[in-house]
Amino acid sequence: MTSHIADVLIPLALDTAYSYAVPDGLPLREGDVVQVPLGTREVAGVVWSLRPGSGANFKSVAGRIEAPPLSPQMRRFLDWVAWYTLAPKGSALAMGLKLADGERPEAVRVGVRLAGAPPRRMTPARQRVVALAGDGLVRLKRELAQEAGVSIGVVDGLIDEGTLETVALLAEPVAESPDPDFSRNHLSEDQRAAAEALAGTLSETPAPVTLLEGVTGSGKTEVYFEAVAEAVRQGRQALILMPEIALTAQFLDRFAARFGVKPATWHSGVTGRKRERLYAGIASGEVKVVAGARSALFLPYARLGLIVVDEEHETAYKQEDGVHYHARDMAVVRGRIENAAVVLASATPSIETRVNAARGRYRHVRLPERFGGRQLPRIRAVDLRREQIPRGRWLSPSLIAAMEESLGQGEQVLLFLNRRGYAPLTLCRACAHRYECPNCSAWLVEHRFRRSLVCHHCGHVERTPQACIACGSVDSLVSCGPGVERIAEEVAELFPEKRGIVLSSDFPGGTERLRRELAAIAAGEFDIVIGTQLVAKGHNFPLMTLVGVLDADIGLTSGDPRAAERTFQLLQQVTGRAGRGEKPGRALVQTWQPDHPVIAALVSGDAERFYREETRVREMAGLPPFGRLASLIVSAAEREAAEAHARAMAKVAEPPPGVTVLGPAEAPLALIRGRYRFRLLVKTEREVDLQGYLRAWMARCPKVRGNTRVAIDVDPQSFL
DNA sequence: AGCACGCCGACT
DNA sequence: GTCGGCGTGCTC
Repeated sequence: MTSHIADVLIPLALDTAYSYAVPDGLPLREGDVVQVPLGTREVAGVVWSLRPGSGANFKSVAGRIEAPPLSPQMRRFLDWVAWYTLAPKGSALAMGLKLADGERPEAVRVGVRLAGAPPRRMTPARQRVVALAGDGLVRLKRELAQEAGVSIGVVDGLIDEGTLETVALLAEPVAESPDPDFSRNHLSEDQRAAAEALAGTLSETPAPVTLLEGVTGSGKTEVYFEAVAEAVRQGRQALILMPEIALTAQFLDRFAARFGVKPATWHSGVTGRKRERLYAGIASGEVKVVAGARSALFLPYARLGLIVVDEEHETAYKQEDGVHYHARDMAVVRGRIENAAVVLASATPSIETRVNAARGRYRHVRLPERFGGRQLPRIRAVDLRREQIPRGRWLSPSLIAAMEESLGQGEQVLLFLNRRGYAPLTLCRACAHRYECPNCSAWLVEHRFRRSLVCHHCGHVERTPQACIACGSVDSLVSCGPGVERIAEEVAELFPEKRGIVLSSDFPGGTERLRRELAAIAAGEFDIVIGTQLVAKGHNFPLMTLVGVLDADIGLTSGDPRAAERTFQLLQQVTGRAGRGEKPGRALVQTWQPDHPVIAALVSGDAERFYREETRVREMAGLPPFGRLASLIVSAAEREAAEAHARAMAKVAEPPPGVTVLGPAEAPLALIRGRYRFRLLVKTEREVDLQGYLRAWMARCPKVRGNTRVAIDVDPQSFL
């Protein structure tokens, strides 16, 4: 006999909680983690709600799992995320529920120390152990044996004799507590005012969202550290979200310099026991500060007081598989639900965040100057129409002259070209055959080091042929256009005695080696760095005084409505790499269109004007942030199936007033994880219930068949 | 996500 | 005959 029914949400792609009978004698509360039968197996789930009832026709809850229960706020947040992203509720739960995979108890750590009289029979091995333990300190059993050069058996023997005694050691803390007053940084007047404004928001109800806008080198990090310190002082937790790549040793060291210890970090690389303990520590409130990638937003914080979203404009915050979400936007909502202050930090805020600040939804705190009176780099456009550059060369005389000057003074130069590989296009001289990807119809990019042609869209790789695959001519292939590898070749010819390095995401040797090389660059072991957008993010190069942008026009011509914004942000960050040390830096920006608004804003340093103009252009086009752009992502193993399905969906739906179906995107299909994928664009006015409409649409669409899947991606926008 | 069920091709 | 491949659908 039972008196209650539990609606249990299971972390699978299910949209409804399933009802189970609660056995008498099993005390359950909403939010508890339970084990329930599902089909033939048992799975873990969370009690989403409890209600009275006999539940005679339901299966019964098998039992409670010893895991931190999910707070009402956490459940509200997950419900909201599922609603907003149009994902099944169970999928949202899956992001927030991390259960121990092994049931095995944590290995007990046993310490030993000297306790009593020497053993009756002394041996050389025993003698060494006793001598070591003579200092009275507690050691791990295994360590003591190792240090003494004996086997564990010898130590065990001494324990049996009573010479040594065992001591239960407390589990190592997952993370040490940061000390908010460990070392106050010296802040400038501006910085102190900004820091006080941010820290003050923690005491407001409801806690507001603040845009912290500061040029590169203005000390944003130090400023938001003060808000973190305030959270810790109040006994609350702070979460610092960052793009995965930015979770560097450099950042952790800066944190440690301010707080005495490194913060707990959470990202996809944190696994196993460590992950479990962190999860538990965060749920208990023991872990005070977490620095993490976007997934850290879904942890069950006990007392969240502050969320910092560092580099809030970063596209890495957008998750594009499974549940589609933008961590920055979800952070704003989580903050509101937990009454935690939110700080969005960036040197180049996204348009939507700017608009929210301009409309008063977010506060706006500015750090207009570099810290320590350092100058912003002088930026100059190099008009490529007026420069004499030989065929097959890409560095203008102006840039070369500037490089000579800087290198001559022992300084570093960064050359930026956002194009991996050797050449973006390969042609046959004899028959004009263009090497294209068999899946995506994108050009294949030559990678000369790897001797292969690579599709940057889907990852397709083929060996660079000796003879043309179309006409058979030998040695007839020509490489058109530059990639970073090709620039490296040119640089080696121009500056043979200088040490150059190419940095791009296909850097050989993985993250570890990349990290080492970045440190080597900072230490001055290279003179010329040639890099893709990888170099724009998060690394300080104190000896870098000159930045050359080789082709500022890349990205301006794409059909993406955010192209201008993205290019502006990228170029502003890259040029900002110049002159972070003592000496002011300068940047030369090679372009074919020096009058383009993006280039003009960059050179004049008038970001405000650019954003105003860009906002106006978007308003006229009816694009976000003034409406919403959603896309249905249709994917299937076969290209035709995906395409046909998207077309069918576009026809079936009859949009309500305020909604425009822009139709299947003309953009080339992308092949991701063996599935063809493309978008069906929907535009709406702000007032329209986009979620309701899209759900209804999906329900009316032809039954999704034949391994076709549909996901929905709501673009970041103003939704508060 | 599993896991069963079912419907087709090649084997002890 | 039946073993097993995968495609489809259900799980309170």
